[in-house]
Amino acid sequence: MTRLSEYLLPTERKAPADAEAISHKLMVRAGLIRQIGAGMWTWMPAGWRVHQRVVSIIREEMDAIGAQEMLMPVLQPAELWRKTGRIAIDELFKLHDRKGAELVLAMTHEEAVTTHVAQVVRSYRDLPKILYHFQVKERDEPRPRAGVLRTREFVMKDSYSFDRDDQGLAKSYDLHVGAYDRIMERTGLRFYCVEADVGMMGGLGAHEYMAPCPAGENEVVLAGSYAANIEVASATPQQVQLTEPLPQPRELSTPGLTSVEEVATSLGLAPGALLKAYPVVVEAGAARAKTGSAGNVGNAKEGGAGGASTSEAPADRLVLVLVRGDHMVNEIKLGLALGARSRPARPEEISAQLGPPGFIGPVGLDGRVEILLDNAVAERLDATEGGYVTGANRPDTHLTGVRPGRDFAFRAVDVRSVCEGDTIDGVPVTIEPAIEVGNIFKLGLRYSEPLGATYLDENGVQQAIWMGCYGIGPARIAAAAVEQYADEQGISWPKALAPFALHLVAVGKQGSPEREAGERVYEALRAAGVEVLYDDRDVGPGEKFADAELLGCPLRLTVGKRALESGEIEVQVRRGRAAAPGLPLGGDAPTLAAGIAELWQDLP
RNA sequence: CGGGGAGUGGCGCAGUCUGGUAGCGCACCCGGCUGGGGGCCGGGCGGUCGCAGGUUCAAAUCCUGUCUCCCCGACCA
Repeated sequence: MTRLSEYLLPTERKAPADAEAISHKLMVRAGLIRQIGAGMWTWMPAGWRVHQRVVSIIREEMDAIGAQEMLMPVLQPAELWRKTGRIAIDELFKLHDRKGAELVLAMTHEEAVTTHVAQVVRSYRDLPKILYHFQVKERDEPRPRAGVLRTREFVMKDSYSFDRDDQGLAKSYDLHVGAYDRIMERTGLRFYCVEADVGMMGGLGAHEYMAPCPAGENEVVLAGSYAANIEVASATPQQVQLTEPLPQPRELSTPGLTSVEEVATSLGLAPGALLKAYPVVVEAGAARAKTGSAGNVGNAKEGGAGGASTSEAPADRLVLVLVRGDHMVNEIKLGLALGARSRPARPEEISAQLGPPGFIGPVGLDGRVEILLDNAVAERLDATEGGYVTGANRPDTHLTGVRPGRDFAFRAVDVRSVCEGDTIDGVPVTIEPAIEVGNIFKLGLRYSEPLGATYLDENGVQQAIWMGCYGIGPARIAAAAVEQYADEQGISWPKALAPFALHLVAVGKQGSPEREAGERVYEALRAAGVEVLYDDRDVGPGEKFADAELLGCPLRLTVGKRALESGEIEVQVRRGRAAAPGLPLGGDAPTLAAGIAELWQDLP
């Protein structure tokens, strides 16, 4: 169906000098994508075929759960986004038309779809509904990166469910879980469905579909059947092993030792014997407004200044967060614990309210500053029986034997990131980098309320519509597949995503018997309806083989001297580059089709 | 936004320090050879050296400004 001599497949011998990620390098080298600006990418013909394969799978599974495909515009009036408060999001592209009217480029489509539903849906009889489209999303990313892994413009399938109540939403959500599981399985990707940040939406529920690979920007925590984004994961910490008894003096002179590591090393203690003090400031009016959207799949989470009201102006508030010295504060969990956004305190704020930066601690604050103590410390006071080492809030001084509860009051919260060595129900966790390829989110009334999406129930009472949103990024699925299965030679597509089912290589000079045999095989495959890319270029065999393995179609057929001699077309399976049983060189279309179908069945 | 790096032909790079006619490999075009792992020989085409201004007899090279791209971090419902 396609002759390489006529096809636009601009392969490159070398990757772009600035490329880092495997998928970035290989997709450019294989002629699948080309960059036109930061975070702006063109899909070349073969790349678009891959993209469309993903789209087809998604469409079939969405249709299978009764979702209805539509198309909404990217260019939208700013007014809609003002109503939901999302006009304040930095990533939202804003522009004006010639009349000066304010417009935005949609980053997701909650505003649009909800507006329509608000106009059209009147009665409980009109519900439930699941609507979806494939549409470009525009996001002013602070840092696009890694080829098509994080771009400023990308196609997303976003669907939206509309139900009369939370139970209906739960059903729609479950339908999507089923559809997404099937989509991921069909793509051939290795993936996890993980618990995700539900934020302030009331814990309605959110999951992310993660494809593990080294280029991933997210981290997933796994243990047995447990799977969660590290942003929300919780686990049991490892016990601190004290190799030395705590120093006796209550006060220690620790000149110039401002980090946990320095103090621990100097005292010969495990870092876990210290308390790490992490002062943050909750800024006035910085309620942690979660916008909730089908959002991140192809891309960044949206910033959420969404409509935080600032009618009153409370002062900035300093909070001291304490975690064990070997642990890290998790910003997402901290946000949940505080119920607000926060930022690290500035040195002058620390000096003014606590003590010299590097020597601060919880003792002696007399309730002036709220103290959040991580559960790993609060729930396991026995971990270091003699208490912990902390800053003394005086220059060059630390305290030993500090015991939470006795020496300072606190609120116990879970604010640390899970780390290697933790366990869940006794099972050690593993932490893997992964690409977020899809997400599902229970929105609740976040959009239906501001946009007036309501219905009348059986009693004639007006009710708000319960919504869910569900995103999935075909580009990321394609890139994740490259990341997961590439080898030294190039891409190795799962059969469901390959641009062509097979790559036919004819070796021998033009007009040779080998090439004529190649032509006949090509025509037979074409007649059989096989999706074949035929390398009929007048170049050497090495180049053809190299390009075939770079592009990564699941099967490579070779017609050359050997085929003429043996009467069999050679077959190579791309995954593992293993030879497969040959096909009859003189076979007619049905014979070849049957042979290929048989091979195809066993492919990954 | 902070830090680092880079803009020279389609791709990968040298040349910049020390100013003096813009080079190399690959690719591409023509001719020939070769034809099972990016092969060989010969001959060619192609570049406002990111952009603007300045210094100078003379600027890819020095100065000033600016734009763009990449990497790390920050940011990222």
